[in-house]
Amino acid sequence: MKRKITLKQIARELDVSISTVSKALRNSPEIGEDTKQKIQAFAKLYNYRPNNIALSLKNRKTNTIGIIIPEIVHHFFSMVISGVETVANNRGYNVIVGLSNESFSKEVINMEMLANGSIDGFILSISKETLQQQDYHHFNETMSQGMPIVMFDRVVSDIKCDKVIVDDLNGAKNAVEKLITSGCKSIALITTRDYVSVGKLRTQGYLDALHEHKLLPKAELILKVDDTLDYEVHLDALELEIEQLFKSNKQIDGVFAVNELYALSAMKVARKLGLAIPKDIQVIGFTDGVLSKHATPSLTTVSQHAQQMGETAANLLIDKLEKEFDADTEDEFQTVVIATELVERESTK
Amino acid sequence: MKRKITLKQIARELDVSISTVSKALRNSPEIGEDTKQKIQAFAKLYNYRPNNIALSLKNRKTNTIGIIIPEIVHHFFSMVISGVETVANNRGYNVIVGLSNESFSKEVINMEMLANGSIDGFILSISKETLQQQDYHHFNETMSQGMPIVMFDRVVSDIKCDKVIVDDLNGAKNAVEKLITSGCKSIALITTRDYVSVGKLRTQGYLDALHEHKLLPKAELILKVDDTLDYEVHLDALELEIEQLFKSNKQIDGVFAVNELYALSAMKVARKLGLAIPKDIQVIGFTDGVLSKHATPSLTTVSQHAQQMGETAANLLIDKLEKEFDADTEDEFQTVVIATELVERESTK
DNA sequence: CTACTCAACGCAAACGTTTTCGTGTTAAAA
DNA sequence: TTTTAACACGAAAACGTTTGCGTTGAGTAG
Repeated sequence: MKRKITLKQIARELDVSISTVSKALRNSPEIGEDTKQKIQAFAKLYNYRPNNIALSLKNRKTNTIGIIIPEIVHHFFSMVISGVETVANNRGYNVIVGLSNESFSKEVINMEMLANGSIDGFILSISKETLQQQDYHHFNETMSQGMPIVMFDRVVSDIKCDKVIVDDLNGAKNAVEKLITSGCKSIALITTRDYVSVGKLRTQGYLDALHEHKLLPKAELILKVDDTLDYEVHLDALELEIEQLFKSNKQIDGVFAVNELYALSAMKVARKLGLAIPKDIQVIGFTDGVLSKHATPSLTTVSQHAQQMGETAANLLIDKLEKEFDADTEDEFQTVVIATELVERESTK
Repeated sequence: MKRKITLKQIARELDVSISTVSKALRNSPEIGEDTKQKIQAFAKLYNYRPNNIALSLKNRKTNTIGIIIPEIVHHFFSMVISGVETVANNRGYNVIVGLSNESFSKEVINMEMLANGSIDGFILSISKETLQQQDYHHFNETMSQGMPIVMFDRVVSDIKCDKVIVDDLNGAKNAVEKLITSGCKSIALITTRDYVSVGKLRTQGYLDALHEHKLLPKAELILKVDDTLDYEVHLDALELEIEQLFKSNKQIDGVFAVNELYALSAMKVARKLGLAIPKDIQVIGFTDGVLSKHATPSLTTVSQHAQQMGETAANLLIDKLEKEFDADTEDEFQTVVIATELVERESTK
């Protein structure tokens, strides 16, 4: 088991200096043709590659970006990573991932672990717990040490940094308008509590659409689910709530849900109650994931273009990393809004 | 925007030597109590953290592991990453991910990008293209340079390294046996071409189960899907094939599919043909993902315990990394087999 | 008064690069 | 023949750590 070969070893072997080897391999005109040939041949033979760590130390640049997300077993977030990875790789960067598991402390630990020289910048989406506690000191500390941050999806206006968000409000509004123009008169909303900004915005979009079409919002049609429970395991509880909603509001002929799972549960309950989809009741969800596509009937959704979000975030970050060098025109942050798209499938007319 | 503070800066500021600072911060008895206090206080004030890159270079150890997978927008693989991440974090390691997108060249590029000092070891699952071409030189080269590799799920016996696999054969066998004991007489198999080892093993399990129960395997009941096409986009083609299968073999009363998507498609086609599930036809899939759980009817599947696979792989790798140090008892590789579990849901009796 | 022992600290090497600035040799110009 | 310039290469610093060992000074024993 031989270790990787270094400049020093090549130098010793060929009886030249380390600097000569380095220059020869970088094709410097300083080195004579024959020595160059000899060294390059030797290096190729032994498959020499410069040690990345040494380069990082010398250049004070790791060419690695860190991405911190609440969870990875999740269609949306894995799509974002995929986008980040693609762009990062194309531009010569590696991606190191950290999972916060929606926990504040894990988010902090993860960031500290990476902020000590391991990466050049962060891409992240804030954990639920952090959003609840509204404690953002770790973000500000990181940035004050010269490490740029790009936030996506779950952002917060208190923090000055680049952001990539989806147009939650208009996405929701369009979806509800689609329901209205498809003939729905009584549209229910299944959403989460308000501390996650995206939930709030989607609710607002729902209200806006109703308002513009002279429909009166009714509190009893809005189901606010407590999403601190993990509904992947407590599905029945969720379905029970929805069943209550449907039973006490028989006039409901449309449902807008702020995520896939809620929408699917709504369809399931509807079917159980003997309601045909989309004839009796139409359903639209947010987040265009694998569930929507393969459900029966397949679910009309608001697509967030997650992959594109990841790509945009990565480009934003790398642009900043590579520009920062010459210009010192800092503190100009942009917020990119990714348009949503209504993907129509079988759950709407 | 201040840079991160270094030992040198502290030393200059406090008018001591760099080594004194270093020792004081590591609480060396060599340093006098009062100087220690002073230095530690100063360091805490400025939030000093040792630069990871410098440590990596000095210790020739990055405390980072690389994981290379075919795709990340995939329930199974993201579960594995999740497991790897958890263990890695607990043991003080970071995780850097690379995506091969099922491409041989991207796999090679990714590995070369990371093998030059960025990481201490690999966890990976081989891409389809690599499996087809059977070109494994990059794995062997990497290992010959002293970088350990742990493979999971998609492995190949030609390569000597630690492996974590699921018990595909028995998983499939148990599933088919379940169908048999539930009354199925004519069981179809929907699988992939054989070059992916797991497909082959699952097919073998199917055959074994039939054999043990004195059922004759019939070639016309085995559908080998060409999975070089991306069936996420060519779903209709897949469904067409399945429909042909069902129509020309009306006696089929059970289906075993080697993944979720095939199973779901089978259910969809069955419903279209007016077959009730599980009354007329029972279905079992492999891979316990989100689709199986939320399908209607929900799908009985063979769970692979992906998270546990990731955890096992990470522990295996880190064990090797940390043992290698004292003992030089190398070339003893183990293969851990993760047992499968049949998760019974509504698609079987 | 000398010699010796500690305590407390600094020096320097090492990890693997890149790059600036010499320095020596040779050949061409004066 | 002397000056000069081009050429080919080496020495050393720097990135930020850790650590073995050397050095200093004071105090103590002889």
